[in-house]
Amino acid sequence: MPRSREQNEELRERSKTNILAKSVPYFAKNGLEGTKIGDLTKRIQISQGALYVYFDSKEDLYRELVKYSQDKVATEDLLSYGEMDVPAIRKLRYVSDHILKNLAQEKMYVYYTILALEDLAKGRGYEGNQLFDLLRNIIKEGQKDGSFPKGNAGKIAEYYLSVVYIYSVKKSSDMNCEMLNSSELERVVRG
Amino acid sequence: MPRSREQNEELRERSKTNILAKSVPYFAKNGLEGTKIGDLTKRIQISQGALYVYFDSKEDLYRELVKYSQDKVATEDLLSYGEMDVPAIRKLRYVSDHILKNLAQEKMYVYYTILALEDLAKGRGYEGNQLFDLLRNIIKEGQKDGSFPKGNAGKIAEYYLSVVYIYSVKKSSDMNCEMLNSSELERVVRG
Amino acid sequence: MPRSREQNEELRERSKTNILAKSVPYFAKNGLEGTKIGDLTKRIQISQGALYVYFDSKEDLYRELVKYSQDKVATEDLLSYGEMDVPAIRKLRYVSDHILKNLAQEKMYVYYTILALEDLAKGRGYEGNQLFDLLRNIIKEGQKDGSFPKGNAGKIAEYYLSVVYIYSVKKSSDMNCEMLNSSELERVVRG
Amino acid sequence: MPRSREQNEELRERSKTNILAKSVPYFAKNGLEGTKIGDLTKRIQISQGALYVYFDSKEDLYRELVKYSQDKVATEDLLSYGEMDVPAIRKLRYVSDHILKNLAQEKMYVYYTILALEDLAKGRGYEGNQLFDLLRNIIKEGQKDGSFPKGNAGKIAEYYLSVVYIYSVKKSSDMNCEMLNSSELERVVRG
DNA sequence: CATGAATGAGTATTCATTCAT
DNA sequence: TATGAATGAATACTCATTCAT
Repeated sequence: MPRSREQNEELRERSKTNILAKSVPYFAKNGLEGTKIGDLTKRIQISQGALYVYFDSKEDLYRELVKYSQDKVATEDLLSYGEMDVPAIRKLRYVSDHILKNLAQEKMYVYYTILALEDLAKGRGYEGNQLFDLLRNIIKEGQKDGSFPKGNAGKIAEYYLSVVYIYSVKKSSDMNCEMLNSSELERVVRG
Repeated sequence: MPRSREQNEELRERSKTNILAKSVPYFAKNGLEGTKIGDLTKRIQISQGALYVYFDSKEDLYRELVKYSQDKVATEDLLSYGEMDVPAIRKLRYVSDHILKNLAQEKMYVYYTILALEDLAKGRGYEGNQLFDLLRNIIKEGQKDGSFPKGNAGKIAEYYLSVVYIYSVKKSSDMNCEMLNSSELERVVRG
Repeated sequence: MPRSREQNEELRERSKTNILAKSVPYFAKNGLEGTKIGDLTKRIQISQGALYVYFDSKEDLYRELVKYSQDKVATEDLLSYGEMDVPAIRKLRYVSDHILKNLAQEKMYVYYTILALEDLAKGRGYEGNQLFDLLRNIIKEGQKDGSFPKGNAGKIAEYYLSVVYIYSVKKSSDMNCEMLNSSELERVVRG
Repeated sequence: MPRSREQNEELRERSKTNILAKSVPYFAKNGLEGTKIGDLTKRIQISQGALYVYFDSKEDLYRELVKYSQDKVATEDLLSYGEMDVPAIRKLRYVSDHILKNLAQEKMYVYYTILALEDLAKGRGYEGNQLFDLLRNIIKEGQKDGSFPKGNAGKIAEYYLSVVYIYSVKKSSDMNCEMLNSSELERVVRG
């Protein structure tokens, strides 16, 4: 007897997510061009064919991986804190603490960050990057209430995230490397 | 009459440098893995064979390219200014102005910067990177004379150069993208 | 109450025939090597697994398909007309009219014809092809009664069917392409 | 010392032609989809890479092969005879004799014919097929001078060549199979 | 039996490197 | 040395077939 439609949908969804989740470290470490499908599938214990059931190409998998990572990095918690009625300076600190704490503790978070910010770091724009949007809004608020110096908020957000990206890359090759603290990271925003 | 040994060496060196110089833009844009030898040699108008006369492998060429670019970026002028008896704060401004002016004006400088800082950005260390050494020393001086806040000078230099790297990458894909000014760049160091 | 053995057999046969019938257009258009099982099963709305319940392999399906199509093309009506006591020249015209009328009107008949004659067209012989046998006999009769010129009847039948095959292929890609009429088609036989 | 430009051009041309010439039998026997690049290159004794130096893809090679074969089949001799001031009926016989003699004697000619006529036989048109043009013109002439019955000359030429194609396919699998003679082949044209 | 996800051998194509000229 | 044709191992992707449910 065949599986029901719902069972199948769920199975597919789970398999796809499984591939995404397990691919994150490999792609974060090796990049798009450095990733070899044969190695990847061996590492994540699926057949090459299975990968192509869920993704059209290596590029497609990569793109989905970036979205997936951006979602992981821009948590509900973080986004809803951004909406709260709290001074920008406190929001910024919340974000910085959140990011730095997670980078320090969770290797997966390091990988998510790399993938989520790679496009930004490679000069390929930041469309749909919610973390970027959150930061830009916080900076704008802070500039309005006078707690942050003036300047192009988008550019400053990019500046901040570039540093986060670079440090994620460093952490990915040496989890014990020395990190910034929140006030150092925020210098670029707070002047 | 056969050429003398010195003449030969010089000729060889000149050919090598010619290849290096012409390869800079291609490697800077495409990275190590993104660079295809076939494309590169077509672009720089040499035969594939010729390249292997002067370099053992793509990796070898890349390594030499990084050194070459680091030398281009850490000019005599800049290094000697670092030695002068001038307040750290002025040295830093000199460096920032120098870098930002060159990034704004010379496309080649953008490429040099990318290649010179790639290792640092990829978490592969910064051994022999004179620009890094220069900055760390300036920061240390500034911390000693009280003009810069305390902190791990190496980490701060890295922070500063990460931002330079990111902006170089952005410039390489869009020469007209908005740039930082020196005081924005220096926030990281000066707090 | 479990189904009886006969009921099961009948059910099985019906499922098989259903698959055969629906597969005809796809195979006729794409040939054996051009047919992708994944595409086919999607097109005919069955699961890939189901296909392998009834057929051992793609090749097996193809072979059965050829037989099935040959039966469709060599109708009872046509075969029994061949047995009748009628001049060969009228039999031939009956066959030609029948074929050309069906090719003009029924797309499915076009596909049957392609599959039924493919082996002959590909130089793989014509064993068990009743349409071929029918034609050869008509030609022999006509040669005996003096209405057709002499010659190897098998070769001439092949000649005739080759033209039918080619026109079927043309029709399959353009149902509106210009067709032969019966007397043009019969030139091969009648001289 | 490098080869001169002319030497290189000639070498390339020779290599390309070598690949084309040697690929003819394989493609003619197996068709586009049945041809496996790995097998082909082994058979014709070149590396897989070499093939892709001269052709963009399997499809590209196939297309060039068809052109190459069409040129081989539409010889200068044949085409110039078509231009001569000779009755259509004699031209047709010249063509028929030429084709049938070559099909009988030269295996390569059989393969050329298959590749040259495959598009026509698969209902994919006959653009640029000089043999087709030649025949159509002869048929038109014959219709004008009253030696051939009326009818769409293009359709009749197609009819004639379809038969040639089918017989080439037969010959390719059995060189000793019985062949048509010229007057049998011409029936379709001469009625 | 039916389903469709999964498999893995097979296939086309790429690309760093070599080598005859 | 210089050239670019040639190599072949590596790589992305396909597809007939299997199998757990």
